[in-house]
Amino acid sequence: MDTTPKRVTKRRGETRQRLLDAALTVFAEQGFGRSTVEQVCDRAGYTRGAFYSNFASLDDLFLAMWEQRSTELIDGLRQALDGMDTAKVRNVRGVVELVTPAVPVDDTWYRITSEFTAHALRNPGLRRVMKTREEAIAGAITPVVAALLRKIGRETPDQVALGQALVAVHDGTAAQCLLEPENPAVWRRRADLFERVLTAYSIETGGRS
Amino acid sequence: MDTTPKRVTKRRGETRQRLLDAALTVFAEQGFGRSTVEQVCDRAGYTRGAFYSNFASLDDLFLAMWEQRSTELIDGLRQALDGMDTAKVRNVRGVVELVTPAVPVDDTWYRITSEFTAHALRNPGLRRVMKTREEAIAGAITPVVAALLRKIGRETPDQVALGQALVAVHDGTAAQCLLEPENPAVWRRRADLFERVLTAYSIETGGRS
DNA sequence: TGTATCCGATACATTTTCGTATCAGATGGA
DNA sequence: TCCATCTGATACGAAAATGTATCGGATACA
Repeated sequence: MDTTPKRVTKRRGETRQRLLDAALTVFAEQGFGRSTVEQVCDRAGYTRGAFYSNFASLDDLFLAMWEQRSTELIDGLRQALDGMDTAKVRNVRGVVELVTPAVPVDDTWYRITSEFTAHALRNPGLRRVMKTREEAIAGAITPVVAALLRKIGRETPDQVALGQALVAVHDGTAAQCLLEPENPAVWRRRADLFERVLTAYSIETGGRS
Repeated sequence: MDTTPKRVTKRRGETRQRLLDAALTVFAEQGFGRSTVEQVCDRAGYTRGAFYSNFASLDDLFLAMWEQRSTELIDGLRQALDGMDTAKVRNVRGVVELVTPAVPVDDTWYRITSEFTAHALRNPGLRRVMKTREEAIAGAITPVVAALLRKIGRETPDQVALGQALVAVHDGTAAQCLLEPENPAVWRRRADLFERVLTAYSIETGGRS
């Protein structure tokens, strides 16, 4: 029941992490709702005893796993944006092509996020968690995008609005792309939409390139 | 196992429908994965015997329910679009304000669609179902929107692209609005994004109003 | 090295769920 | 009205999942 140990050992951390990793795989394959404690334990190479020593329930594990992955994802995002070569950007399309690869469209993660969203809509407590994470994502991307736009002579009057728009477009188009991954037209239209949104949310000021 | 009756009676249709209705409620409340045959039967006022006489499994029911609701939703959409008063539309914002109410943002339905999406990503056979439905939605809305835009002097060069964009924006912003339903700013930015997208995908031709 | 503490495997009791088989009653065509 | 057919409640067995209790072995710290 109580999963907080008095003395934290190295082993415990490893066990916990393996269970978190197994959860991602199992939930993606079976869906969270259809997954069981035992399936996660089997995949991780442990037994239920280890599980209940580390987590209170499947729900508990789901939340912990989702938060950890989200944090990692945002960290990776920041890193990718930091290490970008911004020299070659000359127009809005260039901004899209530079930034898009930093925000991967991942099948596994999308499945899990879909279910977590449904889960959060049912549990008011989780809504705040999702909202916070969305703000973190927008907060990481928007300043970088705005800076790039400025480099090509465009100002962004309302960064918050742009952030919300980018997240919405990303989520909405990701579903379309994953449902038809082999259709390049869908991916092209996605990039197109990003380009038009960036253009629509910024103003040509004719500043230096 | 075989759920096709030799003679179709009125009663059977009613039973089937009540089970379909109950499924919507139960799946929305508990999530599809955590729902059981018995919960659906209880809600519908039947026992498991009736269930297995009408459906092969929970999966079967989920698909049937989703397809029925989707069809109804699209029919309702067509009707709403047909019965619109298009006289007062003078600009792009007017188009948004006229069309938006026809596509409701529904909490219950969104939960179910999220889970169905995850389910479809796992089940290649269901992808086609989702894709077909998305095309039907885009196919219902896009011509109407394009006609409205023409009325205010704007042409739409690529209706397919606009359709995909509208669906993506709708889905993406719906999640944001449902996670923060009491925040009017989120809804306002949603309408804003629609307006900018419509503007970006159409060209001013200066035609008659 | 000693030992207090923690970790996690095993076993178990309980509860839930599933799908089928059965059968009394309802239904609707002749 | 009659009766072949369909409908759906009940009962049942098998399987799966949950959470707990126990206990040998591992680990951290003095």
